Amino acid sequence: MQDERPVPYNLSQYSLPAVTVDVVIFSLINRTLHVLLVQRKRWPFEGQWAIPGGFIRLDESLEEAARRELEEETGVRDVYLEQLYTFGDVHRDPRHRVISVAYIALVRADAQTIRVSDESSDVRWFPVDQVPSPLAFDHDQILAYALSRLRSKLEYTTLAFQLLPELFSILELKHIYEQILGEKLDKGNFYRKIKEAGILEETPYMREGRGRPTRLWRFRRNRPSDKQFVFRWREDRRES
Amino acid sequence: MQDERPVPYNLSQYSLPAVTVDVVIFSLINRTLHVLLVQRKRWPFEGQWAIPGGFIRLDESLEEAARRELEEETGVRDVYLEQLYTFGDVHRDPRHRVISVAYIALVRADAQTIRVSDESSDVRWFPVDQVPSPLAFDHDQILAYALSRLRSKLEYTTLAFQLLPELFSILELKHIYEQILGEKLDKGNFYRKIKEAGILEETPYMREGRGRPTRLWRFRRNRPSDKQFVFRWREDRRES
DNA sequence: TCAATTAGTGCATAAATAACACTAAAAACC
DNA sequence: GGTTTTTAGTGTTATTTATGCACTAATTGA
Repeated sequence: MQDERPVPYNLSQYSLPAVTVDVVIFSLINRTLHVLLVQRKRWPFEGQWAIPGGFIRLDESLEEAARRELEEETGVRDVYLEQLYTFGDVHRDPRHRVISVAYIALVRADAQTIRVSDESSDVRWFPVDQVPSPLAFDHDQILAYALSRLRSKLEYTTLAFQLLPELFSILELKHIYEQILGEKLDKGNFYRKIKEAGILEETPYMREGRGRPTRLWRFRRNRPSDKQFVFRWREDRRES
Repeated sequence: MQDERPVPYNLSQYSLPAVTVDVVIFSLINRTLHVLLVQRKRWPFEGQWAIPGGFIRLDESLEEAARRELEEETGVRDVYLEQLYTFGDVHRDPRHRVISVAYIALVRADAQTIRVSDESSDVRWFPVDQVPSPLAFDHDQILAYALSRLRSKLEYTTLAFQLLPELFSILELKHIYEQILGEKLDKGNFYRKIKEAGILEETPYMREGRGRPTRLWRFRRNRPSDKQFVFRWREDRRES
C-alpha cells in the first residue's frame, strides 16, 4: 500500500528521488548481437559510454517513457519491450538520488536507424562481447543483467523472433540462438524442435546462396495450439 | 544513462513522481500459503485491504526500504526477498503520481508475528485463494503477478525452503510444492527427484505422528555440487 | 562431371518422466 | 494381542523426450 498520509504538497524536492528509464536496446547486425550505447557529453562520466535513458515525465507510464526514449534514440516504434529490473542504490548517481527502471528492447535486424541526440556526443552499436568498459554509472551491471535475462528467456519464449526480419530461414534462426546462448546447437535437433513447436509458417519463398537454396519461413503469431511454446536447450541457464 | 543535465535543484516537487516500495509477504500457515495484507485507515480506498508498503527514503536502497517495511509489519528480519516488478501507471494512485517498486518476501512458517502499525486499522494473514477483492490501488494486479512469479520460480530454484522451518520432512516439502503449484504430485517421483538433487541433509531427528514416524531433513545451503538445482514438474508454467 | 557448400532428414540410443504397485512402522480399534 | 488404519518410504516399468551423428538433397564453381 501507499503510505496513508497524502504526500504533503509542500514537500521539498530533497525528499523525493528522481526516476529515470534506461533502455537496453539489442539488435542483430551482421548476424551478431549488438547493443546500442551513447557517449556522454558532460559530467559525471564525461566521455564514457552509457545505456540510453532519461527522466520520466509525470504524464507517461513507465513503458511509455521507455518507448519514447527508444524512439528518440533509434527512430524505431513497435518493438518488443520488457521491463528488466529497477536499480536504486543510493549512490549510483553522484549528483543526487536517482532510481532507474531498466527496460530491454529488441529491434529487428532490418529496421535499425540511429540518431545522435544533442545530449550525447555519439551513438553506436557495439557487439555485446566488445562493449567499452567500464560503462557510466552502474550500467555494466544493468547490461550484464539484460544479457542474462535475454539468454534465459530465449529458451521458453518466442523472443528470438523479435530480432529477425519478416522472412527467415530455420538455420538463421538457429544462428540467433547460438549467438545469444553462446554455444553451438545440433542442426537436426533444432529442425525437429522448431517444427514440432508449430510456431513457424512455411512461405513459398526461397533464398539462393552458395549451396542448396533455403526455404523461408515466417513466425506464426496466433498459432492454433494454445499450449505454451517451450524451447529449452539446457536445464541450467535459467535466471535465479 | 541518466539525462545529461543535472537535476535543477529548484525543480518543484510537481515534476518528480513519488516512489514507494510495496512488499508482498508470503508465509505458510497451517500448511496453507498465506499473504499479509493491511487495512487502510484513510482515503483513498479507506477500509480496503492493501499490500504493505511505504515511501522510500533518500538514504536507503530499494532493498533496504523493502526490508524496513517488512520488519515494520512483521518484526521479522533475515527473510528471502526479491524484487518483483515496478508498477508505474499514471493514475494508479488518485492523489498524485506514485511509482511502486514491488518486492516478494517469504517468511518461514515458524517465524511470523505481526504488528498493527498506527497507519492501518488492521493487519491480517489471508489464504491466497481467499483474499478480499478488490484490493486497494492496483494491488490485485501486483498480488496476481507475485503469485505467478512464485509458482514459476518454485520449479527451478530452492525458494520453497524459505517457507519451511529449519527441520522438515520430505512430505512436508512436497506439500508446499502442491500448495503453491495447486496440483498433486506423485510421492515416489518426489522422493526420487529431491534425493537426486542432493540439496537435503539428513538429520538424526524423527517426528512421530499418527502413522510411521518420519525422518527430518535440513536444507543444505552450500552443497558440494555446483550444478544448479532444477526441479521442474511441468513445462508450461514458466512466466512469459 | 565432380568437388565443395549449404540445406534438410532419419534413426539408434540414452536419459528423464510418470504411473503405480509394493514394503515399513507406527497408532487406533476391538 | 491381533487386525485395521494411517502415514512413510522404495522399486519397477512403460513411455516420452533428448542427443549425437550419419545420411540424403540441391545448388555453385572449377
